[in-house]
Amino acid sequence: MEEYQDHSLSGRVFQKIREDILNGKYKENDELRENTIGRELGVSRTPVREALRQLELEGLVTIIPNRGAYVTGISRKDIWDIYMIRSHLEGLCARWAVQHITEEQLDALEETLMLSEFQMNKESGFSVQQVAALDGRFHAILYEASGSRILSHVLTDFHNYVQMARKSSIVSEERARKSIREHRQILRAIKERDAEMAEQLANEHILHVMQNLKKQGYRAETAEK
Amino acid sequence: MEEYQDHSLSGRVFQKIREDILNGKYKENDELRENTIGRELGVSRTPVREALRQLELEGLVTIIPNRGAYVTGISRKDIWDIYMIRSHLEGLCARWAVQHITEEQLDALEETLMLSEFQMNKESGFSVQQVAALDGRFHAILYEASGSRILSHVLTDFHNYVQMARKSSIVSEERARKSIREHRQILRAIKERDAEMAEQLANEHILHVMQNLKKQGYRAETAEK
DNA sequence: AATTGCATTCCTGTATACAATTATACAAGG
DNA sequence: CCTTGTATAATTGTATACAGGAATGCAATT
Repeated sequence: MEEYQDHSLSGRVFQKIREDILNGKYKENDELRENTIGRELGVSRTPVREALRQLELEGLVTIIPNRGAYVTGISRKDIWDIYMIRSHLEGLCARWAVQHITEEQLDALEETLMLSEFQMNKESGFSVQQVAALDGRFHAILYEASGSRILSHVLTDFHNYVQMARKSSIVSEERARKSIREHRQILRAIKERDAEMAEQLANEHILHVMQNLKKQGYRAETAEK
Repeated sequence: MEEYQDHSLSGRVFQKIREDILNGKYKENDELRENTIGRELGVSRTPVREALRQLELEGLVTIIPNRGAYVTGISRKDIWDIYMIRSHLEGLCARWAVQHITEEQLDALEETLMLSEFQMNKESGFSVQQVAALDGRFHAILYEASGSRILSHVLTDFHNYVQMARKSSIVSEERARKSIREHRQILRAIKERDAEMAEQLANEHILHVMQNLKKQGYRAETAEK
């Protein structure tokens, strides 16, 4: 599978707006004006327009014809739903990874786990951001290792989406440690080519994350405003 | 939730190209030139560009920077993967639908089923296209009824994607009849508010479709060129 | 004071113009 | 005959220009 790199403005603008939404610079229901953004990024409206259209399809932006583009709100229920869906798919992903994972990917998983454990054992305390990034990386490698571009695509989208409402990343230290231990178990199962075990552990892993989320008021019927 | 209608060219161009890909007018790896398409549709390159960028995100088109846009190939493995994923999610959808479905949606499901059964019992033989459309409609209503825009979005995307490779729509009459009976069972379970049953039936329904697919050479490791 | 009508201004939607990149054709050299 | 270099054409990427809705402000009216 060949990969092509995109040096175009269009792509960079897309990424930039995306980040700014995820970072919270643009908040829910903020209006995204083509001219304003274009001026900020030093480009014309054209690339901005394209980026906004794409972001709409990604679900991050809502476009009302002839009126403008607005940041799409992500409710707590949305996030809950995503985790619920993930709890049905991460297991499938792990199962497939058992068959398709490469040595390089196994090494990469091992590395992120080592780094995670290192972070958690630091005297000076751990960086929440770092640990979150490593968590994301672990799952991203696993998605890739599933050997299914379809499954990988879906799960990656979900990850990005959840990342947006970073409210959800408020995890306790206890949960972080437990999460890493669960990752280690999953990796072990994959190494031992135990598909059944890997699947079960991966699904349970998400369910455990959800239990933590529930404490923070996330659940199925949370309407929120 | 308000809905806004889009009378713009951009939207129409998007739909048109989309259809042409799904209809098979543009085939796998065909190059989609902005000028050519624009001339055909009587618009400038701008709306065409936007449409192509969106289609890329939908997975129907692959854009190589500075080179062009190409119709994305969908392998048999992709389709297999999608059904595999659906077999894990349709059940969840049915389960949620038990809680959220409205009377109107129940009626709509009933109607599609009646029409399907009518089609199958016609003396003159049934229209494959009609039955396929009704099948799609049944599932679409169910997705909507889940009350989860996230789940609905994912499953709808999958449906569109599979529809593209219409190879998969080659179903036997026997399978068509069985499929409709399974739909009826699912509807009954939902009406009786039996979430457990609805979930199980919906997942099994997809697995049955997959069994039929397998006969046609679809499976996990089908590389196909 | 609230509401309607209208003009102005702003913003989006589309077309066109120009720049940058890539593909193509063909000739020169090995 | 195949490779390489170069000029030309074709195509994409971006900026700008113009047309058409939508929002805003203000005055006139009730």
